[in-house]
Amino acid sequence: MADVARAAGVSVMTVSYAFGQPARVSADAAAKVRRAAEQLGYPGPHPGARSLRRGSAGNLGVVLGEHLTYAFEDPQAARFLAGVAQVCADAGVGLVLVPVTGGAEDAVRVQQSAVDGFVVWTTADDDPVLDAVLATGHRSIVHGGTARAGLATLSIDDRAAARAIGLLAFRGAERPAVLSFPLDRSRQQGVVVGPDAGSATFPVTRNRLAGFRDAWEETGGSWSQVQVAVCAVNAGPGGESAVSALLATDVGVDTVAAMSDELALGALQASAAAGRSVPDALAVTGWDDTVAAAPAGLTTVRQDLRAQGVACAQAALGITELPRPEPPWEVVLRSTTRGA
Amino acid sequence: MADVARAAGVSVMTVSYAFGQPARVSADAAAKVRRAAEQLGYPGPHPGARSLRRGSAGNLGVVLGEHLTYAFEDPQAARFLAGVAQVCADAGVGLVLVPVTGGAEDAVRVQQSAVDGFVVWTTADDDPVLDAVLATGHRSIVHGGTARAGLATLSIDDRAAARAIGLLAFRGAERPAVLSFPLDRSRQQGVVVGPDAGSATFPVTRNRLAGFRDAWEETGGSWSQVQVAVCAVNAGPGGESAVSALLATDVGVDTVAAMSDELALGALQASAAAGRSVPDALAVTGWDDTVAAAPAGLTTVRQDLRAQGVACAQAALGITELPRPEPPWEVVLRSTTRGA
DNA sequence: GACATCGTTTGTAACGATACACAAGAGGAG
DNA sequence: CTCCTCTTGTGTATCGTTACAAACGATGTC
Repeated sequence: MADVARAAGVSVMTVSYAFGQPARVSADAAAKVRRAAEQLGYPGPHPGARSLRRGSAGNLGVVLGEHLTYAFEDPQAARFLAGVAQVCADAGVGLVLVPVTGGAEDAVRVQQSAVDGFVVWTTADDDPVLDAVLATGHRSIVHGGTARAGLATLSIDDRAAARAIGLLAFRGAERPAVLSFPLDRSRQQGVVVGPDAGSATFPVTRNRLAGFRDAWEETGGSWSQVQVAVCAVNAGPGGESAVSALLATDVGVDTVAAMSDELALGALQASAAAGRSVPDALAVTGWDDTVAAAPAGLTTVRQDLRAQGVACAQAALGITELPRPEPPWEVVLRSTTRGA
Repeated sequence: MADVARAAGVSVMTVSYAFGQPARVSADAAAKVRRAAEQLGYPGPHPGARSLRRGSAGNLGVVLGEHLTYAFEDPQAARFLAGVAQVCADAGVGLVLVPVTGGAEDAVRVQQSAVDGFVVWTTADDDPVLDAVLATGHRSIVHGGTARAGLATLSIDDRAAARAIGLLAFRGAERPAVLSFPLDRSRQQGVVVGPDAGSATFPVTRNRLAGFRDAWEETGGSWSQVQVAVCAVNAGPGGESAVSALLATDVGVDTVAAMSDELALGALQASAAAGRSVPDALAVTGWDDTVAAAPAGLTTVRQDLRAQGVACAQAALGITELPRPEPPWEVVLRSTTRGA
């Protein structure tokens, strides 16, 4: 920058203003600076130096619970992130995806990210990365988290929504099952019968399990009858194999309440493969109302994850406050559940 | 950092080493520093200052041709980015998505991104953002671009692949059509008959059009017979409405070669809605062999975009050179094309 | 003619960290 | 006992930028 100033015959501050606050310099000076910069191949202010002096980085950090590639492979994360990205584009702010691998180096990466705020996508309550985010002192929003000093959270009332759709799913059910996200960071797969919902450290999992339990008990059942199949990955094939396995057991299953449409669609495939009629022999519900839900006739919970991404990003950047009431949701009744 | 040094009773350099090169300090000193930092709530070295002094930012920049949200909505971009993200996670490097809106402020954003290299996802040859990337002087790779001084590129041989699948698509065709990506940054929709492929400024579009033309002319046809329907957005509904419109015209259409599986699946829906039999009344080909292609029986071109993302990211970070021969591709013959 | 006002320009002093060169002490080899 | 090496700790200069306050000439007002 000093070189440019010399070449342009002005002071460094004039050059700095020419780049940072063009309105502050005369057209004449601006032209001289532009010419000199071009001639010298000066690429503009060094972002690190600017961030150091100004105190803000001009970036929003996004932290994903587990592997970074999930962001691009999990359709729910993708929709949420599309909203976050929209806000960043509008605000002219960069979007920094912080790679989280689950190891000790995560804290260092979070700390070293040059950002002004964080948006965290659903993770477990005991995830150390939350401490790392908190330690940076940046404004941070956790989607699908548990409120905690210094960390704001946003998500729909998962328990209420799970109860509402559970009441539909469990109509006429005798052998209900739940297709669940992981219970905790171990991401252990397998079938658990009537697990203690409260022990799940992923808040989304915990709240939805609690809501399903509410619904089943209101229907007159006992939670200890319910098989919960935990799927490590949120994708169709996992749901399909889990349901195929349940269908093949002695106990059997006649109802599957899934925590995502992806898992539910997998359940429908397993049902078709086993020659079960839907909804009579097997009722299925999903969650999120993705584009594939309507064609499949899937009864599901609709929520707008993209709008939630927008809200989280705006809050993390200090553009707006977090919306006061929880985001809206609704049950979409289609044909994969039994009639009243 | 000076405060921490004082509290720990050591010099600032010891603190700096304790954070940056822990092996350089004794266990004793490291413990003292850690304790003092924790007590003072020191979050670790300021990333801007570090970047300023060290000269590198520890981030990889990703530039997307148009709106940032495409990254999360276009499945092809998502697969490519998953590969990029994988490399970043492994290398402990942050991933900065640079928001590009098409306006003049894009150059400023690119310039101000604190990154050590750029990966650019397919954009037009005349996109000013390429000049901005070049001006930063960072190592940069353009996926699906045209080689240019200072900018390396990576992509399969689109023209050869388009010719190969075109030869399958156009078997027995009399009224062929192409479902195309935009020709240039105007992203204008509409049907063009026998357009000059060379005038398309998106390299991917240009090369695939040229390949389809090669195939059709080898089949004995004239390019001026071919209707090219340009879809602004790479998604099923766009392909569906474009093909529905083509089917309703006097000229009609009996073959659709699409530049993506998404567009091709839209074409299949349009075909079903119009009561056309596939492949006899309407032959369809896609591109990319996405997960939905096999169930639909779609003849398509298979390429590994994720692996290409890995290669681009590694090259942009200087971890490896770009792979020398172009990435592999193959035609996957299924049931949406006519027999030989 | 004196004075306030305005738009523009300019020095100086940080911002927070690390590269580098050097010094002090511990230990080993001859 | 000397010399050399190795490990660990320390000052200083510097990275490139911008906040701030002060200075400048030109203009308009009384």
